[in-house]
Amino acid sequence: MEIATWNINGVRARIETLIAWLKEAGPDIVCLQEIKTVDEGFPRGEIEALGYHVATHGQKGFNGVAILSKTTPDEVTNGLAGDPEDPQSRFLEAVYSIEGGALRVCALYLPNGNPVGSEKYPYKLAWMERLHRFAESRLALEEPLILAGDYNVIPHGHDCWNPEVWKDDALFLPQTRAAFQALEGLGLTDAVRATSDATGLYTFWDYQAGAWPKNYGIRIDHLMLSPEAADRLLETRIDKHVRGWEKPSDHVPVIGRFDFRFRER
DNA sequence: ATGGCCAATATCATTGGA
Repeated sequence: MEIATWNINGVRARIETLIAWLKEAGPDIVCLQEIKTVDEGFPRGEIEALGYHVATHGQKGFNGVAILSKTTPDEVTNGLAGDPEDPQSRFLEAVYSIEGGALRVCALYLPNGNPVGSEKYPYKLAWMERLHRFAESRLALEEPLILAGDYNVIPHGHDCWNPEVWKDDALFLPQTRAAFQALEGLGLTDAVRATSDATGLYTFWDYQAGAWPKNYGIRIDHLMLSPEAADRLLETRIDKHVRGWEKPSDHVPVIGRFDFRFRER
């Protein structure tokens, strides 16, 4: 089974690109971020026509996440616990029946946090703390869990083309990386890093300043796995070629292949 | 960080993104 995360940067503007990739890759579950639409605006029909169930947690204009899956989830929960007043749609959780038990998949869009001097950076750190507590509670279930999303975190210097440029950025500040490492400390595994030590593994290239042709990328989209999911991880890949398509998102899909099978219903 | 970006809004400019 293949499970992917992709910041689509506007699902309505990107529907042709999304369909082309779904047809090419045929993933079983896809976590989307920055759908930039309310639930009613999601181009649901086109995706359902390809055989996917669509779960959305949208928002007008910005943010918004969705989970596409080749089977219907048993349970879907909107929003990240820890702050019922948070108006931003950045988290969606789905539970699936697989052979041998349950598979829990979360689509998350972690706040960017720039500019660092603004209220946005404390919001990012507080959100990471909420994610930490959520992960802790779910890890206690000792089930396969995949926290898939745009983390807006460059974990290490070799996850970008030039760490010097990013040193004061909310994506790379020591405090940001420490919060990410604390997630790993809980027992979550960074799937791409678990399967490759290579440098130059990027998932985002800015639209500006020729970042794509110059390969000035960063790795900020991650599949974080509970031990029960990491045990079943077979391989990962980053569909970098999608960044070169017509009307690309500035992010590309990150895919994990797992030894899971949906339970027949 | 930036060589000249991109999406959404009810827009002809601003905001947010990374």
